[in-house]
Amino acid sequence: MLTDRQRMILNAIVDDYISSAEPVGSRSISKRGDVGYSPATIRNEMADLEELGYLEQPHTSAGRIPSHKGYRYYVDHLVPWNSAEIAEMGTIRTFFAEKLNATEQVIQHAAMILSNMTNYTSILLGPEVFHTSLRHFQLLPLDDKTAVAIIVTSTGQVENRTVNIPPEISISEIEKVVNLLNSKLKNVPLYKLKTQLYTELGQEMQRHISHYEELMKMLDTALDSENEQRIYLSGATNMLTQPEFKDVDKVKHILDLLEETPTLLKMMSPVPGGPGIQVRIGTENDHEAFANCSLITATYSLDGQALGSIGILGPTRMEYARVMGILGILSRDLTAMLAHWYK
Amino acid sequence: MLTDRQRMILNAIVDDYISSAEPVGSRSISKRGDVGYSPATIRNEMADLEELGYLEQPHTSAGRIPSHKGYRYYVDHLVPWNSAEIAEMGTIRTFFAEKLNATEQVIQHAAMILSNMTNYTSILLGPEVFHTSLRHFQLLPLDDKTAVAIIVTSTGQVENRTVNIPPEISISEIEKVVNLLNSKLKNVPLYKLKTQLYTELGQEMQRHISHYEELMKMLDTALDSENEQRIYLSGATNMLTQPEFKDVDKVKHILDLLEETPTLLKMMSPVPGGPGIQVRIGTENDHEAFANCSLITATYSLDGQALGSIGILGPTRMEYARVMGILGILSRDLTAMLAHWYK
DNA sequence: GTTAGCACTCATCTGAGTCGAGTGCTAACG
DNA sequence: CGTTAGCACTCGACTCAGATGAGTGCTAAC
Repeated sequence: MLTDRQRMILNAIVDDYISSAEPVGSRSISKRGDVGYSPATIRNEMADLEELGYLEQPHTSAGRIPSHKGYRYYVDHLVPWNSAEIAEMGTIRTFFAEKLNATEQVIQHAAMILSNMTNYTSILLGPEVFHTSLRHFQLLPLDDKTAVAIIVTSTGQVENRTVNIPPEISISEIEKVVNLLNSKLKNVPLYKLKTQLYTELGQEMQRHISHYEELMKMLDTALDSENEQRIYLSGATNMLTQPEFKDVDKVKHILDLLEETPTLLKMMSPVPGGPGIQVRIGTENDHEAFANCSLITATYSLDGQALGSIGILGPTRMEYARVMGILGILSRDLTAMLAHWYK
Repeated sequence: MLTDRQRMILNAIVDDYISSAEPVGSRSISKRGDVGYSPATIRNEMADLEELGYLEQPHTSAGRIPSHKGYRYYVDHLVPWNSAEIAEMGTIRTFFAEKLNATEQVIQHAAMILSNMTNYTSILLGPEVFHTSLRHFQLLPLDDKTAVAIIVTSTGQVENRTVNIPPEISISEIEKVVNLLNSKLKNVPLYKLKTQLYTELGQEMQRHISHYEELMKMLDTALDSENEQRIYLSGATNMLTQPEFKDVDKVKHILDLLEETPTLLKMMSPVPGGPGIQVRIGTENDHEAFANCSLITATYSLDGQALGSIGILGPTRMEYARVMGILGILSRDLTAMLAHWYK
């Protein structure tokens, strides 16, 4: 669709604009060593590229900036893959050399590393509990009215929540039920837990246990795995350093969105079967506030099952090549590490 | 030290400036219904107040703004206490009416309520685990090399961490030790846990258990209660709406500090024996970035022991009366609620 | 002690003028 | 025919002078 020369010029413009944040003119492109054409020729091509929708002009007599379509083309066809990878390997690998033993810590730390390395905002989605299975369930009375329910998953994650004990039920009965649950529901995936509770155990419990109703109600809240995924943000303020967000009002909307966990969850939830690294440019994000932002995401997984995702949010004028390289490495390494832990 | 009239004028100026964010002139003070003096008189008094250090002039021929000393005087002597309390009671009480059963949820929710009500940034320090005692300890093997250590405190908080199992130690030995720990260390305050482990159990274990060294090392990391207090932030972006922070660079420094958990911990850690509500104005905060901010904090407690604190960060030009009122009520109610839960 | 009057200060706003980067178009060149 | 030089034109960004007005300090009168 595009000629070689057009591709070359588009590439040059995007590169220039990424590093300068200013509309780039024909002369500055022409002056680059690798471009053997005069400004006039570049201008002609630029006019064509604009007509095709790859470039935009803020106003007549300003240089050109890439349009969303231009960025898209750049990301899909022009990003120099290999070169970027190697440069950052060192930093990432030393990160994994530090011994961290809790998954949560790793994710949190990774978020920081990412935002520091890129100077953008990193958004990490903690491992999803949903698809892991039950390792151990426990109900620990605190006083005569409340108890802590503890769920340990096969990946070693611990969920806990406080529940009220119905006054009619005795401690010994609770113990009986908990033992029953542990023997019958062990290794059942969390998302099947509740249905299995009713189908497999319902009858048996109804026979042996008094106050079936109240007990079930309590277990229901106790096992409510809530599917709560943790979101880790880091470097949100890096947004403020980008010249395109020097206007406080615009950045306010962005940062406000970043405080809304549900929005982030939705944005970051892994697309099943999607490619390894996803790039959403400008309006491809659902939120108007992100019209001038790009979100690059990758997923990490265990046993081929996507567990969570890591992402970088920055201006549309973003160092795509570098960020995509870094995310690629980090997601692969995270996946490898998880596989090693929970083989 | 100040005459009644000076106090009245200082009060009027602070009030005006709080709501307008612009230097206030003599005429606008004079026009207020409750002030019966001409602009010229006000001017004379203002000149005196400036000389005393309570007011400042951004430049000649601008109105006056309160100095830090002025705010301090206002907070210490002029804040209209009672009036503020009643207005907000409704909202806060309905917050407590919602049934939330996990402490963490309550704190997080409270942070949101606070920032929404005040339009400032709220910083909450989660309940300190440090002074609570051990209710239950458990070591749950995940595979042959790793286990999850779970600590349940007397207040129902659950801490967990992953540990490596030394290869020399058998499962049955671990069970023995855990049982021993539960019987001997129950109700021991967390901060005494490690010392008691060595003094009370050291000998006994050394006798019964092989591989004492490795085992102790594992328990040491397992019981490392780490004293990790959770910080909850909400409404950080409200800073951006304040006219004094329309400059991106200034606000960047502030938001950067807000991302540093250790800094926040230090700022928010309760002053033992301090008064119920603390106000730190401008440079009274240790960090230069907060020179134009005020931090108002209150603590909540259990059994007279300060557990955590709640705070509001805003510009020095802050609605002190309202915020102090709200914090006062909320901290009292949190304290009451905790007392009710863990009587 | 209080107030009116007045000269003075100084940040902010406005509009005109200048500058320069960059364009589009036309014509000439190889 | 593709490429390039030349030139008029556009338009945001910057600068500077003048106008505006809110607010002060001081003095003198009430």
